[in-house]
Amino acid sequence: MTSEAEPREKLRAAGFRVTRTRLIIGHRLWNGPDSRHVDVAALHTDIQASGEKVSLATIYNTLRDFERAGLIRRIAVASDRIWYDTDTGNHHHFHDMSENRLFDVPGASCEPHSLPEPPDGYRITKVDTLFHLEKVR
Amino acid sequence: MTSEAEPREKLRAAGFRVTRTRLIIGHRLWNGPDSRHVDVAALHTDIQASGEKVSLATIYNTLRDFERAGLIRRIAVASDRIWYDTDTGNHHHFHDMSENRLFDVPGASCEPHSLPEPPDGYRITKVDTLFHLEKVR
DNA sequence: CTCAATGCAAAGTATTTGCAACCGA
DNA sequence: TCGGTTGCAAATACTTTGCATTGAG
Repeated sequence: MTSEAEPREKLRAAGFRVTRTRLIIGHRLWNGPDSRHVDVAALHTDIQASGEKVSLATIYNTLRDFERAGLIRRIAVASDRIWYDTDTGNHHHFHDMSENRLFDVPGASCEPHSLPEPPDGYRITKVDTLFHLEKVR
Repeated sequence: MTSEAEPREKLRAAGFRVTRTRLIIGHRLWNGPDSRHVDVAALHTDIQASGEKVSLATIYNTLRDFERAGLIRRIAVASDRIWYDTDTGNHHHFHDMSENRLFDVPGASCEPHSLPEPPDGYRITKVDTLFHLEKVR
């Protein structure tokens, strides 16, 4: 479903130059499971663990750029970190705050919301639905 | 619908001592419109503007305490600030990121979500639904 | 009186910015 | 080569903590 070439194409299609750094990041975003949830620190750790090297600031900047280009999506979470999702469509999330983990509500059961009427002069660009989890017992 | 005495009672009911600081904050939270959305900085500015004085750190701490006690609720927003809502029930929000404004989706039309099945060992404690707004044109 | 509550400053994180060095097209 | 990119350090938030002082019960 994913291929080595995909990040390259995605970058080019979005008008980005294909650079070492963007490939390293794009690789981790798009060559894994279909939907991947990342925060900057974890991605940085990940990259370092694999022996590659990208500065933390650059990861912040690159993910911000990717988001602006619509390649990834920022998720609304009550957390001290920014979370991104590689799935840019509207879908629901579970959030386990105690472990700072975020994952999709499984099943294709994410029926599209019946959107409310936006205030005058505005339009709705995306919807975040977040279910907060707590460990039982 | 709201009265001067309400903050006092709310505090006591939640087991808090009734102090000057908590009254100042509680006053602003519960003596206004039914649902009020605040971020710490704005509340601080507000309090200062009225001639009263509560330190920023204390506002942070107090709101955190109030949230733990269930008096207010933290909202999931993709923002660089913490947002609280005086309405602790599950309801939907509009978020205008360009102005950092947050408000309720009007109408009682906030049909309860059909909750998904939580992962084993977890239960769902609350639901945040956020509609991102963008100015048209 | 006593211990919780507060103010303040300092510490801790998370995120962004400025700019020189670098590199893809 | 040229202008977009990156790394790094420093700057900026935002939020929490530590501790001496205050004040509610």
